[in-house]
Amino acid sequence: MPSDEAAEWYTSVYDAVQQIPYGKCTSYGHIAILLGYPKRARQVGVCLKYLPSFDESQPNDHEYHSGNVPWQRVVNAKGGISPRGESGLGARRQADRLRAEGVEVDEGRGTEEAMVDLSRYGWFPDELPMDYMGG
DNA sequence: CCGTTGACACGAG
DNA sequence: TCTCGTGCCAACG
Repeated sequence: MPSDEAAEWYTSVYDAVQQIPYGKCTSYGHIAILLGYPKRARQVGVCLKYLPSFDESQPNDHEYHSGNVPWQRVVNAKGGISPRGESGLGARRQADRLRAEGVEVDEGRGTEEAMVDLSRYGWFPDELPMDYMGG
């Protein structure tokens, strides 16, 4: 049972992720910045990791779930989709969901991770330098 | 209770 | 370009 503060953090993250426009991506770090905690990129990842899957038989079981939180639109600062174990199955599902909404994903060649071109599909309102690439 | 892990990010070498 | 080290903190065993 998470503390109230932790629960608020989780819901804040899910709310922020829901603001990412269809067909766009942003980074864990950017979500953290939006919420006022620039150093908690990792915690953002934790929240998505524990985002419950949508269960049709129990639609009201969770307020936030994989059906109403576009978790696939969150990638790392380089635009990469980390394998996160399980032989990269999770990453592949993420890539598929992104392609389904028109986002091009470069399939990782060999051991490399799949990549999204954030200069084209990135969603970085307000600040954000876009420093990772020429822009 | 405590050490380890990890859907991250960034600065030094 | 790369590794490597560090900050961060909830979850897990």
